[in-house]
Amino acid sequence: MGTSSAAVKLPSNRSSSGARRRRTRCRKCEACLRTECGECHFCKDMKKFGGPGRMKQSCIMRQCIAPVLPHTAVCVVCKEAGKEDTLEEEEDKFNFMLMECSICNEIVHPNCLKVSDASGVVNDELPNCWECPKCNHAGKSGKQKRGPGFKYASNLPGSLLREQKPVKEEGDVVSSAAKRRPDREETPRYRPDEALHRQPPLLSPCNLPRPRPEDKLRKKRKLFDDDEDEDLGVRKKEKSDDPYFSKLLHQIKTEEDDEDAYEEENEEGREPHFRGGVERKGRLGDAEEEGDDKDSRNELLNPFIKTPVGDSDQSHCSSPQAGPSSEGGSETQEKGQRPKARRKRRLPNRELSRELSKALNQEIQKTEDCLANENRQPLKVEPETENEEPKKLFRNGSELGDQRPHLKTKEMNGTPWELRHFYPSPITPLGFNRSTPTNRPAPPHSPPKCVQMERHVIRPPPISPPPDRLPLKDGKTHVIQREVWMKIFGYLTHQELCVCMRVCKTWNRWCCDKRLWTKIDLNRCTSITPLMLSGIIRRQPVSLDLSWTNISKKQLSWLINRLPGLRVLKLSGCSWAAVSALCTSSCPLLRSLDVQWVEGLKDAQMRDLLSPPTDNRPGQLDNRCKLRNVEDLRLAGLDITDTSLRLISRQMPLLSNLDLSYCNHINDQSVNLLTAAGTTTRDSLTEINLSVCNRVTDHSLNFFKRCGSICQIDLRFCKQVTKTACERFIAEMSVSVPFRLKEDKLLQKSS
DNA sequence: ATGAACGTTTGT
DNA sequence: ACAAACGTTCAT
Repeated sequence: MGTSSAAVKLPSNRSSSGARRRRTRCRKCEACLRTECGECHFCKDMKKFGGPGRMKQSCIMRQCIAPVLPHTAVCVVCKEAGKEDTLEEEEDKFNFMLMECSICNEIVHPNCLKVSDASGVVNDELPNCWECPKCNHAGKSGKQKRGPGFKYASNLPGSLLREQKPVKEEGDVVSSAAKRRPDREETPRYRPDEALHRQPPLLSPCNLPRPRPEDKLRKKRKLFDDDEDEDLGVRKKEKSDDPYFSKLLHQIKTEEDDEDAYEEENEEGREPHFRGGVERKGRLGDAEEEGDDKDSRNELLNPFIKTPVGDSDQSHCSSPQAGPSSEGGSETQEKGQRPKARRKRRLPNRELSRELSKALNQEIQKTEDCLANENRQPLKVEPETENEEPKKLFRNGSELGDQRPHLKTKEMNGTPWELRHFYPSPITPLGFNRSTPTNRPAPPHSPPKCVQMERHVIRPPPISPPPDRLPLKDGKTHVIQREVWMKIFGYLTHQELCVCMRVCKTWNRWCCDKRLWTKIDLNRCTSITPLMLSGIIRRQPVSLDLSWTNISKKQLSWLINRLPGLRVLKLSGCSWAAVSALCTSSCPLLRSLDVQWVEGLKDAQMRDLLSPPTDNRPGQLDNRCKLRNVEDLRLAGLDITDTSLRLISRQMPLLSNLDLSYCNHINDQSVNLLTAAGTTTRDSLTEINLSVCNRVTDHSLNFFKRCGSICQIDLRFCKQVTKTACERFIAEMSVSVPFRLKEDKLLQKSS
């Protein structure tokens, strides 16, 4: 191929924003190591799977997470390939590896550049990618283009990425501030009383909550839209010319090792703040953190580690990515923010208990040395700022005026700071917010716009197993083993875990252990950001609650395709548009699906959900229902009729628990269908919830007598069901199965 | 705006 | 030479 340089268009010319060098898979990431799923669109297109082979795309599950420059790439200056492999020192490695500029596309060895004091801005999200010193210095703006070779691009069904709208931005910026507000979806859509959801009936059966009408108005946010950003007027990237800053940037180096790279991705500032059990107060998370957090954090992680942590964080988390951050950095400086302000990360949960903080401190102290050691990497300033700005930006969307909008730039560069908004609003602890229908979380000011998404990389967990013990400075390791730590971590809330993840690399990895994140709850988290999504992927939960979020179809589809182990999925209150992602993605392992109160989900949609993939090609017929393994199905509040029930009874042989409460169209005939001879549901059903189904009458009880496994029948608040009938049912069943009335019209097997 | 198609590049 | 698949263009 070297020969092909001619064929490879853009040899000499490339510097002037010619075509980018195509990238190729790294072959090391988790995705690359996978085998083709055989089920996604692209697989089905492949000849080997019986398709026509026209699409020529790689399996969705195998899309490389960190595409690299092809081996044929050479330095535009010395014409040689990357030489990092021949070197030991990290610093050297960086200088001798090929770096592709995302702005001018030039590929060079940093070492081959003359500009001595120049600084490049490394994109840590994509290997061998930076904004070269020339461009950086020239103040060229970050690529509006997609990051080099970034595959999760527009034509990818599963992609999270959106093409950017280059021109628009600047204009938008200013003008939009005022005008945007209105159309922004600030008002949470109306939702039925929380009690309605999922929990068995409530208290006031009378008013059937029907969340519909205005829901329709609800506008789904685009994946990466963030109007607010535009509002902030920060669209335009401004380069930092601050010499001091540049200097710092110059020191950027790549991670010490791949692992770090991965880890850093992480959590600290950017990590999604998964809901833990702790109450969160601030409005827009960021806000409060600004002040308090910083303090609390200092208290927590403090004295000793302060520095180490800071450094470490930087090295980890923003590692080479100076880019975006850099801007921020300079900003801060200009603003007179002294170095002392190491960098405040947004604390996921400032409520960390004293105990925990103490423990942390102790532990940290012990490992301090080692940390300090490994953190001794060149200091990067960005991170600090990086974390700061966003807050401001967010916090006051509009007042932002005086807040140096340029900071914004940063995100544009791909620093996924939006992560910080994992807890966009004052969400109360899980258990609580459910029961407090009135105060729903304040609408997020607006989701961070992620113009930069293209560069958002979903990193797989590091390939090497996490260390078994904390490394100490003296080369020894800490006495406590990982598994012991894991037990301790097991007691922490997710928010607390996020804090721990910022302590050091090792903790970062430990705390990301799947076992600690089997259930991720984003219920009512109104703004689902790409980074949250990647955070989810990284943790591979078994159970995921996205209820009442405005997740989009694309996001959901993307998620599902990457959560092969997902068993429980809660989507109540989401739009059908989003839920329809289930039609095209397959999740054969799903055991529990909650689609209560999904707007627009009626018979026709149910059919789409349950029907086998439409594009079956000869050769790979999977005529089975995509949700064939669902055992627990929640359909409360849907306008479905017998048509759907017929499908369900045929397609879900394992269905055990069915929630049809608040389904106004459900009647005796529906129950008849479910329990008819020859259906599998007849024997598989153990619990059924028909509460507040006003068309169900006493007659239905007779049908339930044929169910061999039924244990609970909830008919509470069914106007046409009488207590007498229930008692009769109990009496008649007593011969074979003893039932009792647990509550009025709530029949339960007594065993 | 989204998804399909396809020319071309890349690795073997 | 061939299979894989990147990234642009076309079609809807």
